[in-house]
Amino acid sequence: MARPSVEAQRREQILRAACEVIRDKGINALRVSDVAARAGMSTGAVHYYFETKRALTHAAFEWNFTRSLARREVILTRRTSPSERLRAFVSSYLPGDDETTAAWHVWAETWVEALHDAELRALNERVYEEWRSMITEIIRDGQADGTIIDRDPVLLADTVVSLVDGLSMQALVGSRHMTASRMHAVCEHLIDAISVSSGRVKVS
Amino acid sequence: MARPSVEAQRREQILRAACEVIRDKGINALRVSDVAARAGMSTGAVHYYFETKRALTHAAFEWNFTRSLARREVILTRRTSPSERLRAFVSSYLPGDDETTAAWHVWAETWVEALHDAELRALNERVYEEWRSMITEIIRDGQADGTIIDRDPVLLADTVVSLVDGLSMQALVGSRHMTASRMHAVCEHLIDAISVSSGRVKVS
Amino acid sequence: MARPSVEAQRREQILRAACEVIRDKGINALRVSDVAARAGMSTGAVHYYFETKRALTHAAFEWNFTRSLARREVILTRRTSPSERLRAFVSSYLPGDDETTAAWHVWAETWVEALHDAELRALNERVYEEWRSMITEIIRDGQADGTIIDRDPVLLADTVVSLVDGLSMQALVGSRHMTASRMHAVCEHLIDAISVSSGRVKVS
Amino acid sequence: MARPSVEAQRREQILRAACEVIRDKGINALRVSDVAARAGMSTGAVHYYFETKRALTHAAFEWNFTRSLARREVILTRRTSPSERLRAFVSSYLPGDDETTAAWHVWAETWVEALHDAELRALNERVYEEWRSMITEIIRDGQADGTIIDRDPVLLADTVVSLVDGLSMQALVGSRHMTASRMHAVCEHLIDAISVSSGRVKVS
DNA sequence: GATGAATGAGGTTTCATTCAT
DNA sequence: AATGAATGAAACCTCATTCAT
Repeated sequence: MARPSVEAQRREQILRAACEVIRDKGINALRVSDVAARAGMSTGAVHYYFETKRALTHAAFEWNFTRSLARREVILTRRTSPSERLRAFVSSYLPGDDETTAAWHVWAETWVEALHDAELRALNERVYEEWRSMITEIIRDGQADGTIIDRDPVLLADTVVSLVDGLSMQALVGSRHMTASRMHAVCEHLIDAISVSSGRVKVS
Repeated sequence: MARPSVEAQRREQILRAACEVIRDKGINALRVSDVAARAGMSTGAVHYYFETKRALTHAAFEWNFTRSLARREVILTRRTSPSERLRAFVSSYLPGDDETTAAWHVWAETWVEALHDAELRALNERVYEEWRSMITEIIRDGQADGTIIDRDPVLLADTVVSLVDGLSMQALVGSRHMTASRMHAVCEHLIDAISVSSGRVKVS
Repeated sequence: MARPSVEAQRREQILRAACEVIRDKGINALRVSDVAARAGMSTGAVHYYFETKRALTHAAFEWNFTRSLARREVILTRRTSPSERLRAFVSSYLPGDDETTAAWHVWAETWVEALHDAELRALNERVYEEWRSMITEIIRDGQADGTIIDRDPVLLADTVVSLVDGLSMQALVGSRHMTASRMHAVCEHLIDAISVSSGRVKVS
Repeated sequence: MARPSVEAQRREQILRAACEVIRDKGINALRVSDVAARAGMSTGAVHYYFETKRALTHAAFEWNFTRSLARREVILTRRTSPSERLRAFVSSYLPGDDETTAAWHVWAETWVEALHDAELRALNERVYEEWRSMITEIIRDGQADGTIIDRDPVLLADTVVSLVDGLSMQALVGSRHMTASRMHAVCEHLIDAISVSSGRVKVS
């Protein structure tokens, strides 16, 4: 008699709780009981939906990724110039508001966990592929209309992605040096450098 | 008769073992007994030198950082051109040989642990300051002799550091896309872009 | 379906076991696993009800006191003469049967533990206050009807309580000198001495 | 070449330290390393003089007893009246100054430890026998010269000893009710009661 | 005689997981 | 579907004791 929607809803409730706990305490310190408490249910219930703790955290990681990508969809379908889309995209990825920051925290934990977990490595592979191809797409669009320099688009995408990742990690760790405005300045500078000049300041 | 401080030696032995365990299993899965076994002693002995597991891992993080910085000293004192020094420095930081890779693993764990630990945040702050200032120094040298473009050297340093960090993380996680040669290509491209042209291919 | 609070029942089961272990081995040698075994459950279960070993032993001390006082209630409501009530009360307190002896053992451990523990000192204060006031009450009744001598009732109560405590300690420690009959003789003698003569032998 | 006096001196130094630790933390919390630290030597040295921790604490208990008895010797040889000697003796036993209080703490720990240790029970037996006979002696002297009532001197001695023990325990535990003056008042009252009247206030 | 580094057995505590209800 | 009591396998940490120096 169980309506499937109830199950799905419960699962999401648990995953959301799990991500919150990961954000607040990290997976290292995450306890199934913490997740249960935050989701407002018993540990038994959590185990009813997720066989093991590992299954739970992996699902949470995946859920976090999926939602992050979903939040960017809007940007990609905008009718602005490729260069503007790239700026918007990058800007939306840098940890700014609580939601992005939370997502980044979970992300960071996923990476490190992935260092010792093949399943998570596969997840990272899958998601980065998508993330990278989105950027590559924008860059190709820019090259097509002549607003982005004519270099290997994949190399340019790698540059953008890595830069954002590196900046974000330091910002998350709370480096007083790496402020939001500094992150944006660095990114702006890079995007300027790969944009075809039309009065803008460029690298050289 | 006091034996000639076996202490420093023992501590190093333990810290080395701890870093190896962190590299292989992560802090999450690190057991004091693993460290003891790898160091060839009892858990009691480990606790004789480090009060708690936390003290042990923090000391290991610090030790890892210290050694990494020490390994770069040579590069900085070379008599090559700033641009070459920058290339050498970056190249030595990208995860290549086992030693660098191991250091990166421990590093990555430190970051994520730092998200929830003020002490480690302070450590990160301290080390990144040094790391960043080394790069800034090289860039300033390059600007002084006209081989590096005349832009805010701190911003350029941030770009280099973040790029290396971002690329390395993906490489460590085992992304099949992010190969050693790709990392190097991306870095080369960036360094070219910020070098003053003298025949080299540049961004624009 | 919430089972009808198995909790109170389990807690009591554990506390009883803890008191038995304290009686047999002392707190010094008490192991949580001993308590668990005696209560017929796992150590995990004990920790499910009592956060720490300290919380467990303190609760056991309190439980022991509470039960001891409860066992005396009957005596106080008897319709006998104050002097007889006093004799009965004192007699019931001297370590005689297994139950009283067990209570005394736990008691003794509490005292010594209290020497270094403020929480237990407070517990001792609370219980002794009650214990002393019970005796004082009886003495006042005796003075009211002229069967107990007209001296400061608190001082008399202190005398009775201390005497019982001191005798009991020696008896518990197993002094061959301090037999049950000797304890009773000493107490009888004291009570005679503070009773108003009506043919009984008195101190002077 | 070891002068035996050095050994004896070292042992005493350790025993004194052990008693101080017992006073401050109790045997439960006593660590061999605490004793070593307080005695200003290594744990190895402590073990050189005492095979096991048990041997150490037992020796400390014995030492404490011996010294306590020694301190009373003076009183017994005084040329005052038996009644005065009794008062002086009792008064010197109630926990007053730091030295007596410290001795009492160790004492209390001994009792409770003795509940589960035959060797300590024997020690208690031996010492109490001595303690009791000292009091009995005084009482007999008093009865001989007619200043103490003609009752079984052993019973009277038991009364005195138990009273002092019971009062002291409560005082040590820090009962706010059981002050020094109250202890003395109770004891005075008892001694008055067993003294033959010659103007003094008596029980009846 | 003395040191203090090292051991290792054992204790408390944690927590994922199970299961009767 | 859900609860939460209970388990039990570890894990960290302590500390008496040993022993090379």
